[in-house]
Amino acid sequence: MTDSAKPTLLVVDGHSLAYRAFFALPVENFSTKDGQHTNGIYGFLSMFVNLLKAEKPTHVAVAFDTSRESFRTREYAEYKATRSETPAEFKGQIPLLQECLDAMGVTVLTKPDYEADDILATLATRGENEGWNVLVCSGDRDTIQLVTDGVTLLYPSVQGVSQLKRYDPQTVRERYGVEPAMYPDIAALVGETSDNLPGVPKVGEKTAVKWLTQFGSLDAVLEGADTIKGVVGGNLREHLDDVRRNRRLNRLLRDVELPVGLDDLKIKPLDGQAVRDIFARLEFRALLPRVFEAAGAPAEEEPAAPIAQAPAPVQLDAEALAAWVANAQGEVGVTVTLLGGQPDRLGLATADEVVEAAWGDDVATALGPWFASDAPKVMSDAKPQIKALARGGVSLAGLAFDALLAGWLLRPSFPDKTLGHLVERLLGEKLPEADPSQLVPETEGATPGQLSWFTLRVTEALREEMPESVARVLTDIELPTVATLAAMELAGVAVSHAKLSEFSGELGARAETIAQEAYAAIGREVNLGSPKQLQEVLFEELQLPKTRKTKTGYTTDAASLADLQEKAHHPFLDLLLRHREATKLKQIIDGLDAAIDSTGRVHTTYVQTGSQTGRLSSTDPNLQNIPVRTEESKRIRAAFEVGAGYETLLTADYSQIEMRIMAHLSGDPGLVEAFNSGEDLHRFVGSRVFGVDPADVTPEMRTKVKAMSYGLVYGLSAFGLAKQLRIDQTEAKKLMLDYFARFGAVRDYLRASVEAAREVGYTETIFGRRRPFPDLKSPNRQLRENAERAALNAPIQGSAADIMKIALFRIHEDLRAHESRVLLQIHDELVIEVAPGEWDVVEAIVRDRMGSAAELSVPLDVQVGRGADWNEAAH
DNA sequence: TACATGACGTA
DNA sequence: CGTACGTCATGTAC
Repeated sequence: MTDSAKPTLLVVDGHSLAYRAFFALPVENFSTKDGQHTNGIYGFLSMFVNLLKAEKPTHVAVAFDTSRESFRTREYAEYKATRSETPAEFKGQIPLLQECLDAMGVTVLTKPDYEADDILATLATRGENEGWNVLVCSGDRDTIQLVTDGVTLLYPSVQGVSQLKRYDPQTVRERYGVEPAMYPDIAALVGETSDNLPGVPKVGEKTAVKWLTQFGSLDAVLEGADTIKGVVGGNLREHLDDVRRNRRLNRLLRDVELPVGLDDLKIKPLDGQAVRDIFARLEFRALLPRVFEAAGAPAEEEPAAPIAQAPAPVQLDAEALAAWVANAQGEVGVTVTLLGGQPDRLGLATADEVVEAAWGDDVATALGPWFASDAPKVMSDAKPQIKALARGGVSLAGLAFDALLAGWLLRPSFPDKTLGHLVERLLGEKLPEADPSQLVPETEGATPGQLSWFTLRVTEALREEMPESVARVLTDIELPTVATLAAMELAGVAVSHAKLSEFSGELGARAETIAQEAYAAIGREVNLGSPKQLQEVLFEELQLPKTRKTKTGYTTDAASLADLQEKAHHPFLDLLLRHREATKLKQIIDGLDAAIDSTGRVHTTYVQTGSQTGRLSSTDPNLQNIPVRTEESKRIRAAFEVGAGYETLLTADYSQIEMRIMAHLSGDPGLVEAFNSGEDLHRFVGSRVFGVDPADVTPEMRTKVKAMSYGLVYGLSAFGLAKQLRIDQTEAKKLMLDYFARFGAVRDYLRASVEAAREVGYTETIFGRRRPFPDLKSPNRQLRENAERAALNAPIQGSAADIMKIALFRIHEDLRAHESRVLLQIHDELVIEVAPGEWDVVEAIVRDRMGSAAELSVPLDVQVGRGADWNEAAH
């Protein structure tokens, strides 16, 4: 029985238990989507959480080995030498596990030159001396020597780490027939294969125990070796030194100097946000509530995330509301709830007051001036609310903060998509939710005013952790972009249903014809849209050579099919490719057509938090991936038309903005000169790389340097370059060398920028937008190299996104005085609907604003086109 | 019904 | 073994 008044100390050998979990759990079930293995971490934490729950320790430490080397290997080089190399997939998990434990408030200990078990022995001894209950959890049998009346060993069973066997002195006696303290004597005689410590041949546990009981101690056995008869006696006499060595090595040190005292091991409250962060990175979901539950003290206490409490809202009429905002000091939290795209209710809050009202014409009239004023407003996910207000006839200015945007800027990789997520992550509370299953819910959801109040609280927390540079990106770039995007979405773009449906009909017929021919070519019908069925046809029935592997078989993607076509001609391949092309186009067209509203326009939604680099994304429908490359696709773009009442479409795009940013960031003299010379970029680069006159750069040369230049921005390898250009790798390598011989500063910049990111943990755009890259330090090569390429690209793509956003909202603001309006943003291109008579002024605004959005060491070149539809307007 | 996968469109 | 996205159809798991 444990004495509950006494502190309970739990000490764990993190390394050995995680290692067991690593082998016990199938790695394929425990990997994140970008390839980080997590089976050891998961298994360990799962066991650890169960331990915390069952044993309720007051003090905890988890010890880790620092390396293979220790004082033991120095004394006996062969110690543990037969152990196979620790798999790299496991090594990488240890720092992450330590991070988890740290977030959970658990002390993590390591000590160079010692093994984790020595730390365990030291702590267990100290705890025992204090009269505490001590639990030692280790997968190393040597820790049996620590067992006493006050020290219990928890040892994983063969099945894995989830079952722990308890060893107290009585169990040890029953199992081994000696006192726990004598166990190392047995081990010394018998030897330990896993530690590469040979013992006395032919001596097993039975014999060892017999001798030890007979002589009373190991020393006595060794001294009396001469009296032992038989072969084993002879063996013992020949291996006395081995036994002595074994005993020296398996004695755990109980007086290792540690930087902590027992009191420091007291379980600290877990850091909810840190735990959520690291668990999100590891993609642990089910484990999260278990950790929170185990971290809370005894069973029936409050849940880990308490339901958040906000002041009761005061209902005001329009007049009182206007008076309230007139008196409000400082920033006001604003929430507009929506019903069918229209404002439904309005809730406002300051730090200590919450007011609200149903939306109506009276409220719109009374508060319109305040909404349109610079009075600072704090919101969360302002864009849909701004759109609803606009539909209700109210325009909003003075947006001082958007919590969702801020949360994204701080952690662009996190899936925080609602205020509720932020409240949970930052405040550790749960927003009250209405019980959706009941008509009259028992539990009330947060009211609009309360949501505003939470927005203020979350805002405070976000500002706290927001570096100055990120705050500037929010204020100077993201916030002004919000209203711009709202206006663009409301405007939509005119799309011709007639053009689309005609084309769709043609493509449908074409796809059907091709399908029939394809069936004829292989003698049966298959679903041409099913990679699975295609694999059967291609690789089993037709016996074509295998392509690149995928998770579920072999790829049937276009590039591979083209390769196949070269190697083994088969009419089916070409038909399949053409079928794919036709159905893909038809899909896009039909999707687009379905999105046309009653006024003939399509309204996309821009997701401002939709990328990790700072770009926008576009959904429902995605208007940022409308086909452009082929002749056929021009017909789709031609369906995007200038709307009624407008004169023409204007398209404006940045030419080679990413390469220009590279030139600016790297300061490469050659590249800077290329852009300042006015010469075609790829021609200029080609002439330098191949040492010919710009006029003599052949199309092949141009293609090569163009691929190289673009590849640079993505972290392209010689392998990838070779594949893309269909040249061999030696030639690709040479191309890279020749390129860098002329534009070496580019390579230097890219390398330095990744190294800097590795140091500080994040990349930064020209304007200070950050993107964290924890994996740059990962020992997992795949993970690390992926992170390196992404880190190389992030400042470039991100800076381009920053520049475009700045140009975009400035153009939008300038156009307020005109009828013309921005409709679409496609990363480096804008589509603008120009009102009659406004072309000249709009073109001037666009050229100026895009050209001056950033001061780089190279000019920002803007191409402008004009036409009645998007295809015509392209240049 | 929800989720993963492969394929493919854009910058 | 090239970055960043979203959508579709299919197939599987629930």
